[in-house]
Amino acid sequence: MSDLVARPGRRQAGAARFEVLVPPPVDGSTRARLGRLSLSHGDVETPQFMPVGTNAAVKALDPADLRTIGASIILANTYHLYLRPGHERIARLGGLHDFMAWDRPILTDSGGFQVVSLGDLRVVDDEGVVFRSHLDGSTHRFTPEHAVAVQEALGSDVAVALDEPVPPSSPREVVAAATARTHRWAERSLAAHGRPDQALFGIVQGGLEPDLRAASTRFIAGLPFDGICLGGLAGDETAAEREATLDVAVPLLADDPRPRYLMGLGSPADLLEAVHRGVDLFDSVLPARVARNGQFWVPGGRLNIRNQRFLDDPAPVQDDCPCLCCRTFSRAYLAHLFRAQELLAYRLATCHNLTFTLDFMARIRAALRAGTFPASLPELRARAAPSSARAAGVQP
RNA sequence: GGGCAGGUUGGGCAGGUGGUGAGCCCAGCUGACUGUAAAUCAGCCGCCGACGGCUGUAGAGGUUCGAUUCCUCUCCUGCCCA
Repeated sequence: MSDLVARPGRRQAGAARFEVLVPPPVDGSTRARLGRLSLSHGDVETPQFMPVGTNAAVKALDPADLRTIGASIILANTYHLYLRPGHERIARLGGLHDFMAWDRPILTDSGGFQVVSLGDLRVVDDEGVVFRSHLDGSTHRFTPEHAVAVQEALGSDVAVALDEPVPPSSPREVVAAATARTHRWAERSLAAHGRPDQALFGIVQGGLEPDLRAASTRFIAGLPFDGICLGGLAGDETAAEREATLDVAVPLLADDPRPRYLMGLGSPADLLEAVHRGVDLFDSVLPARVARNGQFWVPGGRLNIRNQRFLDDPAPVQDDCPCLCCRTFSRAYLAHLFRAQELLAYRLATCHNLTFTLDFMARIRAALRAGTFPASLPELRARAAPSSARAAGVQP
């Protein structure tokens, strides 16, 4: 199995080690695999979901909550922490882990996503991105080298190369240009990176165009990154388009010893299909955000806790859920908390949806470990909260 | 018993002193949210065969070409005086 471990002589051996514990079956019925990613602050079992803590905090939760819900790795954001409180300040205070009192692995996103999410607050050229701060309007130039330097200062377990994502529906020439730029930035990121206890992941772009996606996958996989991110998805594409794109990219990585990380994917139904197509790592704001907006994920569906009918409902959100919320409180209480805008509502809801998501991933891993994965797809699909109608490609 | 002020679509209001009241906030309902400028946003929220119609300003009458507006009576609410 040594050929599945990061190649010796790689830029920084030891910062990340990925082992495939249960490879996909040879019959090709699924590309799903069980793995373990070893990082400076601990091991991550894959397939795995990473809760997002953009500002060095998973909104509404503290590190004890994160441990309780079973988070083994979380995300933080380079751009946001650079702006506030500043990466140098965090470095002076002992690094990101000490700063936020989280001693398990952290992956920092490069700020590439802000290239799209901040809309008209940025200008991109070959050198990098100029952001106009959403906080105070000041301008900041982000280059691949700068993004690496900020992440080295933060001290995350995994840094990510700066990229230029574009909406999946963008015209081909827009996708092609952004993908080419992402490739140049990938090489510059590798050249700039030197922190030996930190892994560096590169990002594949290529939109939904099969040839562009394939070429980008080959290009990024040809560079000595520690992991391969699939970017530019989880946007405005349909689930079918996303899955077709995975069917283009992942087979090209079949013999690659590194973890595959689909950036931004979050609904259980979407996660399951991506795992089936060979993805190891995920992150998304979705479970936490919809939780704060009053939507609770339960087996086979979802509850909008603000619906009037829950005001008199003494049952827990989900009978067999081990989370703080379901163990302790009724739907009626939660319906009240949301109406009263009590802060506890957001913590409980976030605990529940992240517990649901992480438990769902654990069920997938259990099936992989037991060798029952492709067979258990119907059962897992039934449990997954359904995607939105738009994401499923259903016409309104 | 007398006086004053009121009664607007589930609740709370705005407006309207003779010439088009379906406007706001709650509440409610439905969507959306996917590498977080999001504890947010959008739509609906009197009735109907619904790109358009109809009804509606406590109730009943009256004056008027026309009444939410003016007059009369009744009911209801609040305050003050007995």
